[in-house]
Amino acid sequence: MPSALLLKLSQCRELSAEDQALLAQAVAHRRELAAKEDIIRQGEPPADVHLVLDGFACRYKLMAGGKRAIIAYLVPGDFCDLHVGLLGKMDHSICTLQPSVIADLSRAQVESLMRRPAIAHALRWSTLVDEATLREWLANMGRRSADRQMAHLFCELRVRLAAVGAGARDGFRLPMTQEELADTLGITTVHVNRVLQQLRDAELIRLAGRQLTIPDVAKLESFAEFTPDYLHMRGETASGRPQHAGALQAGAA
Amino acid sequence: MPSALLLKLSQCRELSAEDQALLAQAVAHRRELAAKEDIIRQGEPPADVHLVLDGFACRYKLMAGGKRAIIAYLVPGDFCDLHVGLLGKMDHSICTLQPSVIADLSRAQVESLMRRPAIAHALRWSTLVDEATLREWLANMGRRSADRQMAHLFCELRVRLAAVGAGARDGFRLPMTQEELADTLGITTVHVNRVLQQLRDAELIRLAGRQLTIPDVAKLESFAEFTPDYLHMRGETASGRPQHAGALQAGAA
DNA sequence: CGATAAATTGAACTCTATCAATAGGTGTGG
DNA sequence: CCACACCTATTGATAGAGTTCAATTTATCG
Repeated sequence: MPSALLLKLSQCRELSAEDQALLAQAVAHRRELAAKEDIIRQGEPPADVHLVLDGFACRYKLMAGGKRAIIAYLVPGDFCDLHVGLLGKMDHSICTLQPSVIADLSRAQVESLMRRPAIAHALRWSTLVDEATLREWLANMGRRSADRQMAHLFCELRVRLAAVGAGARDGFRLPMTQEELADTLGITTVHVNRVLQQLRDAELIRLAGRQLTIPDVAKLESFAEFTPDYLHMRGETASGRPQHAGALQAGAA
Repeated sequence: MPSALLLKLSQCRELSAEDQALLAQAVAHRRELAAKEDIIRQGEPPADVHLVLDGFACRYKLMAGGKRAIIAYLVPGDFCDLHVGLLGKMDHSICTLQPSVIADLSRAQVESLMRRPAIAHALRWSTLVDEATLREWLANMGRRSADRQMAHLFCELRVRLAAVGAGARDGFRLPMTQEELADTLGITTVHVNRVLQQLRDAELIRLAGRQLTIPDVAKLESFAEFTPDYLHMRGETASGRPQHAGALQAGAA
């Protein structure tokens, strides 16, 4: 089975055997982390570049009054801080949500990868997808009700996990607690609990322990107003079902 | 007076006279747009790279049901789509909020700029700042009340506009309507109106027509829990006032 | 098995949305 | 210059989504 990183980058373009070997070699240095361990912390100057090989992590910001905001999830194949070396210090932290395997790449290793045009291209692509995802989250949070937000998050994770071979087509293992979901959507844990119940009652999801099952993917995606275009993938992974109607009226011109 | 772009990039590093000349030359081709005109639209394949030289614009997404989410503001010196050429098509639109001057750069021009190491570095830095701003907005939206969100937005715009010489230290001209503010913060126009009144009543802002005045910058920043670190600027521009207390407890480790 | 974290429930409360109406501004054409 | 149309801002009343506080049950882990 190819690594999650290769599966992810191949969403952008096929890589030569030589490039694949270089990538495999670059991530050879692995490190195992337990759940809820910080990979890098807010305020630190970024040294190595980190990559999630296996497991699940999240970016988060600590705010005034002890509030926490989770601003991204990192699944296998995702870089934590590919470019932050340019900035003086981290403006957020990253921590694992379950036991995970992390690769540490030195600045020099990254630079040598960047000298391979196809790899450089694929890595830049992955950065843009991260940014597009951030934009989608912002729109999701601003203009959807809590139940649709939650559904949207599940739809996204389903696609991303399946794309790297870390989840099935109809579900996956949810590693985060309801408190972490709350910090992701900007709501309370109590409300997370109630929203999850609504989604279950509506038969949109099934949740047994930590295992999430989506009985009807198209139905959940329609409810969530989920369109996978922002993930900029190709092929089957991105469901490609009939879009929800009425997506583009009310122009701002 | 140096251009907004040069002022902005000099937040990253000083550029040689030669680099400055190249940049000035690259943005020589200008175009004037009225207010509420799209610069580039969702779904379009990105061709040229666009840059705001003067005026004010915003990124937005149109969503199911005609909802709109504004996910970024672009002030003079900001690129609209520096890297999106890598992606097949735009996943959002950009439109002006007031009459603006836009530069169109061909792909070739951008590439030739990127061959200058100092310019390439500064442009990459500006991309990272855009991304950091997106993260801050997400945290802002998720974990702050509407009045603090609004105050935070004003604090950010004050710093960004002042940094490129497009605003005073104690205020600036707000070009957007209350409806656009609503689409930015994810609330209704009615609520925007009431929140603005609260801020006025609390003497945190003054609003005469479209002119926003901040009588006490430190007070507004403290109320908004605004810390300008995510803008990764240097020097006086970024207020640098006493931070609000209690910013970093409640670790997630 | 006991201790601790996570999930669940209830009731009261607050913030924000919704609906609807009014007032103020601005630009255009007659 | 006025009148009209239209967009933007403002206000009030009511409904609803999400919060808060507090208690209880259910997992999880050493």
